[in-house]
Amino acid sequence: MEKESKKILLVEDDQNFGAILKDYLLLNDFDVTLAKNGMEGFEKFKKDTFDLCILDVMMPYKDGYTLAKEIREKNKEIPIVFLTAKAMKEDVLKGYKVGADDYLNKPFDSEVLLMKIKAIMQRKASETKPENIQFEFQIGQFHLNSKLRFLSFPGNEPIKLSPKENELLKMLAVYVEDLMPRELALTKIWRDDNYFTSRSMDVYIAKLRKYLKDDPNVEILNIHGEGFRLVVKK
Amino acid sequence: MEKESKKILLVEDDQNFGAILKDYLLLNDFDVTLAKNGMEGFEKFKKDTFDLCILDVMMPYKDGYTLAKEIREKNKEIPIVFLTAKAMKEDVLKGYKVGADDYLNKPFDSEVLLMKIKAIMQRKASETKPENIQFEFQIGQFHLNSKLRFLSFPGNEPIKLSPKENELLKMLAVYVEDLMPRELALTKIWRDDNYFTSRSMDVYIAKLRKYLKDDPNVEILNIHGEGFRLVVKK
DNA sequence: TTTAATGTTAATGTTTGGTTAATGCATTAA
DNA sequence: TTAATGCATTAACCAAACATTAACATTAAA
Repeated sequence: MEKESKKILLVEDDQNFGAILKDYLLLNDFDVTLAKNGMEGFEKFKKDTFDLCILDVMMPYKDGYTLAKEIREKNKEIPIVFLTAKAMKEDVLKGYKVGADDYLNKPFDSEVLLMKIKAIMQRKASETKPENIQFEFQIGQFHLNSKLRFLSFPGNEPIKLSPKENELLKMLAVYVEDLMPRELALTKIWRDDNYFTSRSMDVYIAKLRKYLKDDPNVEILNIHGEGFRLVVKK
Repeated sequence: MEKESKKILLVEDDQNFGAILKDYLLLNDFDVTLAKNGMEGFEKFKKDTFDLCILDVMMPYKDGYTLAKEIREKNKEIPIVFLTAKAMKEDVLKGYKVGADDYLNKPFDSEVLLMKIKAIMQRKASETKPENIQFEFQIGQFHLNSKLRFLSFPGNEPIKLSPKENELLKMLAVYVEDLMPRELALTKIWRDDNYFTSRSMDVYIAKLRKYLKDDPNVEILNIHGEGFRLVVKK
């Protein structure tokens, strides 16, 4: 039987923007339900089963954060992505505390959204299915082969990666455009989370940054006290 | 009885590239079914039985990895090859433009793909049948006859290989362009995996490297702590 | 401003691999 | 019967790869 499309609940009060975004997601093979405010969003959430929620933060009657809390009460697992017009840091932090999987500023590049959605879906899938068929990643102009442990850039000789470099870059790639929590990398890759392993990880981040500097659009950002974020500007 | 061609499912959204690659594989005696996107690919996969799938990673609507997962759900065994690097496609097209009669002989990356396909088929065959079907291998300009245990290079006297040299080079050839895990060679060829057999294997790698140095495009690379990789540069 | 976290380079110690030569053992030729 | 040969293992030494730790600079947060 044909596998069904992933279902997305999109809650957005701006009718024009909402319709455009919905169309774009439909074209990319997602099954999209559009709600035009928080109330309606929650009603629709309860009536159906979704794979992902995209919530506008600024909405009348019920804002995105409040809606997210209600959704979280019903479902601890579902990935939530916030859309917001303002890039206030407090909002970002608030979003993470509510349990957002990602946070997007509006207006944004729709391809970035698509990448994020796919990345989130993939993480959810690989959480349930540990067998990872995916060992090749495109990172900007770079190509990572994590099985053969090399990173190639058009025109250059492929760079050989050490096991730790490889694991770390792979984890960053899996969490591309999103936070890769420090603690996760330490427990998964270093199998221990203490001062020294943490410093060791910082050394590896520096090494990776050096490797990645050939493509000015690729960057590893630090989120102070939280972890790192691999970003690919377009 | 005539041996049947191996059936390959090729899923590639780039019409131009897909057609050329299909032709190339047909000329190399494979039975090729071409699908132009993930949906169509999955439909065709369900309707027939294939020996191998070649999937483009970057496709609209349904990418190669997603498709691979669906295929894996139906068939745990079938080998899947991903097409990833853009450089590869460009090279094939470049090769084609040089002249339709000529492009087969041009040493572009599709020869590497062909080698990989053959190697994968060989691995699958040797998993099911204990006696190995294939005993002749082309390694760059070298030719290995693993039944008669000799390695020949145009212009030179064929080199006689010892049993261990032969087994090791053959295993490298079977895993050409891919990782040949240390542990696999030790358990299969040395029938024991300890410090001394491991050192013995390193000695044999050195011997093989000496034999292979006549062709500068052939190399045995080490993947630290993992194993070795036979590469043939174009 | 003071502390904690991160950026970066270098030094250190350990493991793994590269290579040549010596050794041991079995088979073959004289 | 003995010497030569072929082969695999073991030894020995060196180089490369790796991960950690140290040291000091910089930046962010309280």
